[in-house]
Amino acid sequence: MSEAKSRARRGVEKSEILEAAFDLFDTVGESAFSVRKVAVLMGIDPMTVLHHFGSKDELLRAIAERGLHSVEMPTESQNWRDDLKAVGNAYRLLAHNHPRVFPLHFRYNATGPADHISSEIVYRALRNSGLPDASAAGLGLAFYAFVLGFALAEAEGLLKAIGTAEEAELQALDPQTYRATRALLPVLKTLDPSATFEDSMDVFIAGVADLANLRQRATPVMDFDTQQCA
Amino acid sequence: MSEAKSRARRGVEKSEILEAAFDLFDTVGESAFSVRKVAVLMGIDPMTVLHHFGSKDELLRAIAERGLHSVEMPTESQNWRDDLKAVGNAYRLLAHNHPRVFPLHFRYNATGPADHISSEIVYRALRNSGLPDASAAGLGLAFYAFVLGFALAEAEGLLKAIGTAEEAELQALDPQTYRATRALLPVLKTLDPSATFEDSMDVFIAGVADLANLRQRATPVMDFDTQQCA
DNA sequence: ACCTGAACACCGTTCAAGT
DNA sequence: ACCTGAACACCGTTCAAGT
Repeated sequence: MSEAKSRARRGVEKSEILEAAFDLFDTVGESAFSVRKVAVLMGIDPMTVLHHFGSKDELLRAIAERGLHSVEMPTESQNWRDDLKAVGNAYRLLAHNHPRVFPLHFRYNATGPADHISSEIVYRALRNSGLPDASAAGLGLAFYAFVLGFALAEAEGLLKAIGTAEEAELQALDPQTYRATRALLPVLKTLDPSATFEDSMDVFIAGVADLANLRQRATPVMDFDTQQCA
Repeated sequence: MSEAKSRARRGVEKSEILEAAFDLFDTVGESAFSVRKVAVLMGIDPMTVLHHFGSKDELLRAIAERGLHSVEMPTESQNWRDDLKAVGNAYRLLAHNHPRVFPLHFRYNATGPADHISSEIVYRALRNSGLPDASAAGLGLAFYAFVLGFALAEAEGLLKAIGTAEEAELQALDPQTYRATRALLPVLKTLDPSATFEDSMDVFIAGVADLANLRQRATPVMDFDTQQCA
């Protein structure tokens, strides 16, 4: 293997550099991350890092991908609702484990859903729900957008119970024009992000079921109805 | 007014700097943006910029806020579904108008929904849907996460019809393990982002209506039923 | 051939000097 | 007092010299 040879030649491995870079980024965040710091961390020349990765941008891309591989994607079950939730929870867990790396996904996985395996599960789940293909593709991507958006918001510090400072800010708003905000203040103070995530996935799933049901009724080719009413 | 005085004193206004900074960021993007470039653009010293904004980070925060103000938020209608859609479309429009600035919202509006007015509309819509307050707050934030996630994905180049390169990549996957992905390829090639966004908002709305309906049935205080079946 | 050091152009910010 | 220039510590990358 020529790969083994090039490994033997030098102690500095590309994968070692990536590991060090990932760890640095994961702990200090993007603003404090630099190629040069990775280099001193490994005791090598900054240019050695760039020789392996071409540019800082390529290194960041590699860090983003390395992050994705750190989460185990679920396998298919018999229940499409559970499958959607499993994929959603997997990405949310990823964001929780590596909140500073997570934003990179949006920047560098811009060509499609982050992982083919997970998107396959999502697409399959939506087809199993009874949705026609024309809807399943777009709603699959929309589900991704929701999950990643939720996880990103959490990683950036949004979507947690509001603190006393924010409460005071909202209290200061005009009570009449902001009456709904005012009314929800007590709930916002004790908001549980995990429960909120579950709730919103349930909403999405219920909406999909509703849409799938409508489509099925419209074209009653094989109308096995699990609803209570005929 | 002391403000007018300080204006007269010097030609260089804080708002002028912000305008120039916003335009630069909006056109060249974050990686090519710098405080120094803003300075040369205005013919002033780099330190003059920082004197007004404290730090680059504060300037970026100001750019993010300035972006938000460039979109007119909708006013309340009689239909909570339309109100949700209107807010969603407003943010999506913002992302379309300023795709490079848009990612800053996630980084700097981390303390809550970007705009109090729009979040009030969202909260009010969800309360009008019949949801209890305990659900309305979290689902309001989840709706934000979805809308911003979708808009961000679009701004970053995701969520558009796939090109020939991506098609080839997906075609190369094992047809059996990726059979749903394979089946949806024709749809993914002609995906319409606007229609997809509308569809997914409809799904969310249908899910909310479903949940609100269930809650109402559980506590039948005022059970006016619009369903076909008793 | 693969790797890496010096040099370059640039960056945000400190700090003291200017008005 | 408000503003700004010089200086500092750092950055990613080019490029030619090392092995």
